[in-house]
Amino acid sequence: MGVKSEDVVGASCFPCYNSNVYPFSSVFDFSEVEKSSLGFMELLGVQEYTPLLELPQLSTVSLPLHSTVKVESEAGKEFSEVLNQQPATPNSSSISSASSEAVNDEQNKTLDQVEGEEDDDEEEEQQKTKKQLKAKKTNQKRQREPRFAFMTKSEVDHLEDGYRWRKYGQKAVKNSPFPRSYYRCTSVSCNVKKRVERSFTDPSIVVTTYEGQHTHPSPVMPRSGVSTGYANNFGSVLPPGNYLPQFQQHHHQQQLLVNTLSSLGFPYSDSSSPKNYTAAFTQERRLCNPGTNAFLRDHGLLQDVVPSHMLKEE
DNA sequence: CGATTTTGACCTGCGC
DNA sequence: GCGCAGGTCAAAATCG
Repeated sequence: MGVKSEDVVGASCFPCYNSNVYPFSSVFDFSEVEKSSLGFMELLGVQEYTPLLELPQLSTVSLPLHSTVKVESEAGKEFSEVLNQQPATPNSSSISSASSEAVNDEQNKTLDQVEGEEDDDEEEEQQKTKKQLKAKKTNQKRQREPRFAFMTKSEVDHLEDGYRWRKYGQKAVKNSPFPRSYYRCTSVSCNVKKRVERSFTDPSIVVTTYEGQHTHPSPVMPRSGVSTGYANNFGSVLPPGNYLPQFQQHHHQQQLLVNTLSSLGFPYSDSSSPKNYTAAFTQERRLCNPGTNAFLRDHGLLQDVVPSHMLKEE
């Protein structure tokens, strides 16, 4: 009930995302998502969307095809897992239930104090602190928050998404010449993280993975007249936890691929290759129904902005 | 001078 | 159990 309208809402609110998400329908049986597209957006952590979206130069990107079907199926599996967590009710945020687990992350800190055995020397003190760090992690059994990744065609690694991030690490990625950067939201008590890495199959593609939900509004949030209209769609209903990136790429053409991944068994980490994304990306593109493909071809930019099902209606 | 980035070390989880 | 890869920490360096 009311799902239908919200479907439209979701579509209109996320022109960019939807345009790229939508092709998943062919891969992931998106019918469920489509029925409650808002749910999907919630899955992404979208609570309130202020479209700073200024994507002046969106263009279709043809990526090299990789026939990594396995990846695709894995991604599909992961995706369906996420879907399964989703209640049918659009307003109930399944993601919040998942993220509530993440709150344990903070709470578990108390547990590590128990770990402290009597220590005297300074060295032991230091060791103790390290042990505490360790305990902090071991006790929580590494419960991961829902994550979602998307690809962005961009020249810059760190995309401006309206939030302030502090880089806390960087690691070389196996099978990739490009390092992966780890960012954390600078807001206190907001433990949203994101990882940014470049696809080594296509260096022009940046893979960004978000984890967690923001517990605060975007610090960089110019409320344009346009945005208020969109905000009405979400703002009143949803709690302040918006964290879908609000891309404000002014100088870089980009293309997004929203790829939802569950917190558990996230294939991304174990397969460890950005090519998975590229593969998934190309797959989902390829798997678009042929008729649409021809259409996309013609509509280049439009295709990225308008969900295909909307286009069909026209 | 405070905030952020860099970077090496350390820890954890997982596959073999 | 071991090794590897991912993820995180924190001191030092850098930036604004």
